[in-house]
Amino acid sequence: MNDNEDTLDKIFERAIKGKSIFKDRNTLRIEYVPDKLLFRDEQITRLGQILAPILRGNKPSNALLYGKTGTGKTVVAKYVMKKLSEKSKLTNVKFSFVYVNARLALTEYKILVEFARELGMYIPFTGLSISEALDRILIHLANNHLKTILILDEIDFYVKNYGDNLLYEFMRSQEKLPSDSFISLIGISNDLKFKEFLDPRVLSSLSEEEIVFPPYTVEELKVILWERAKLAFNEGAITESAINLCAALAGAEHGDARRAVDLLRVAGELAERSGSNQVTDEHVKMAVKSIEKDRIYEAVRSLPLHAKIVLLSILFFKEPETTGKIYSKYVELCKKLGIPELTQRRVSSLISELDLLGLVSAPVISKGRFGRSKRVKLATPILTIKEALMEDDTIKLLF
DNA sequence: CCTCCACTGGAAACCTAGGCTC
DNA sequence: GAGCCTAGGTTTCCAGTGGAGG
Repeated sequence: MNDNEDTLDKIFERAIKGKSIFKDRNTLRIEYVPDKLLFRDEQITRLGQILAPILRGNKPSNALLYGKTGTGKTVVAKYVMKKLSEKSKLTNVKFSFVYVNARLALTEYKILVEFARELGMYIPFTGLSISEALDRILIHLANNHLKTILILDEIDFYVKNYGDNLLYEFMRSQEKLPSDSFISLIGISNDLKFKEFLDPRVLSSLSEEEIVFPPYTVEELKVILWERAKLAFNEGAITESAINLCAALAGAEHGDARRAVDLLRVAGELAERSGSNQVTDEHVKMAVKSIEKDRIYEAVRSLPLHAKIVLLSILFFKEPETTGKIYSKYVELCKKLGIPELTQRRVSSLISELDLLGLVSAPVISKGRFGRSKRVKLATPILTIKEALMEDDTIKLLF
C-alpha cells in the first residue's frame, strides 16, 4: 500500500466510524458569534448602555468603536445587537439593525445600496446620484416608521477614500425624518488617525460615545482559543502546544483573535486532510503558509485583466525594474494578445495598486542623472503568482 | 552647486454603462 | 425615445522632484 492509499484509507475509515477531528467547524468561522465573549465585558456593557434607549423607542447616541484588527469590535457589536433584538421581542418597539462593511462595499454608493438591501428595499446599482439614493432610503424609513441602527464597519477605509460626506448626511438625516424614525450610527474603525479626516461637526456627533478595544494578550488568546477548541474539535483532537502556538503567532502581531482562530481552523482542516487524528504544531506551521498562499491567490485572481498583464510583465524580470521597462514589456504582451494597451500613466497607477495589495513592492527611488522611477519587484513567491495567473483564460495564452 | 533624466502623481477632461424623467 | 443624470475607469496634460554626474 503506498502513501496515497494509506491516507485515503485513514480518511475513509474515519468517515465510516463517524469520527473526525472536528465536532463543529462552524464555530471557527469568522462570522460565528459565540454565546459568551471573553475579556470584553467592559465593552459589551458600555455598548449595551449606549443602545438600551432604543428599547423604549428613543434614539441612542452615535458611537465609535476602535481598536486593531481582531480585537473583537465587530463581534461585540453583532453580539449586542443580537441580544438587543431578542429583548425587543418582549417589548412592542420595532427596530432594525443593519451591518455594512465599508471595505467590502468598496464605494460610497455601494454602501447605500447595501444598506437599502439590508432594509429589504431595492436600489439600482447604478444610475442614481448618491443624494437620490439616500433620499429613497430616508423615505422608506419614514414611511415604515423604522428605527434603525447602522453599524458601519471599517469606517476608516471609507473616510480615507471618500471623505465624510455620507456621514454628514446621515447626521443631518434626522431633520428629514419624522420623530418616530431615526438612524443611529455605530462606526467601527481599525485606525484612530482617521478622525483627522473628519469635519469637526461630524466628529463630535459620531464620537458622542467612544469605546476602545485593546489588543488581546497572548494569555487571553490562549483562553479564547481553548473555549473555541472545545466547541470545534473532538476530545483530544488538538494538542495544547498547537493552541499555544496559534496564540503566540497571533499575539506576536498585535493580539489578533481573528487570525488566531483562523490559524486554528486551517490547521484543523490540514490535519484532517492529511489523515492525521490530532492537530499538532506542524499543522499550525503549515496553516501559516497556507493562509498566506490563499491570500495571494485570491488577490491575483480577482485582479482586472490589465492589472494581471502588468503583474505578468513584472514576473518577466529577475531584478527590480523601473516603470518604463515594465511598461514596454506590458505593451509587448498586449500586442501579442491583440488588445489595446493602456497609457503609461495608468500602468503606473496599476503598479501602485499592486503594491498596496502587497503583491509587489514598488517604492519610488531616484537614480540621479538616470531619473526618478518606481523600483518594482515581486513581494511574493513567484510560483504562487504564476499559478494564480494561469487561472485566467486570456493570460494563459501568453504562457 | 547646478543640471537634467525618467518618471511621479495631481487635476481635469473624456468615455461608457446604466437609470432617471418626460 | 430623447436628453438628462451619475459612478467609475481611463486618458491627457503637466508641474514637480531626488540625486548622480558634471
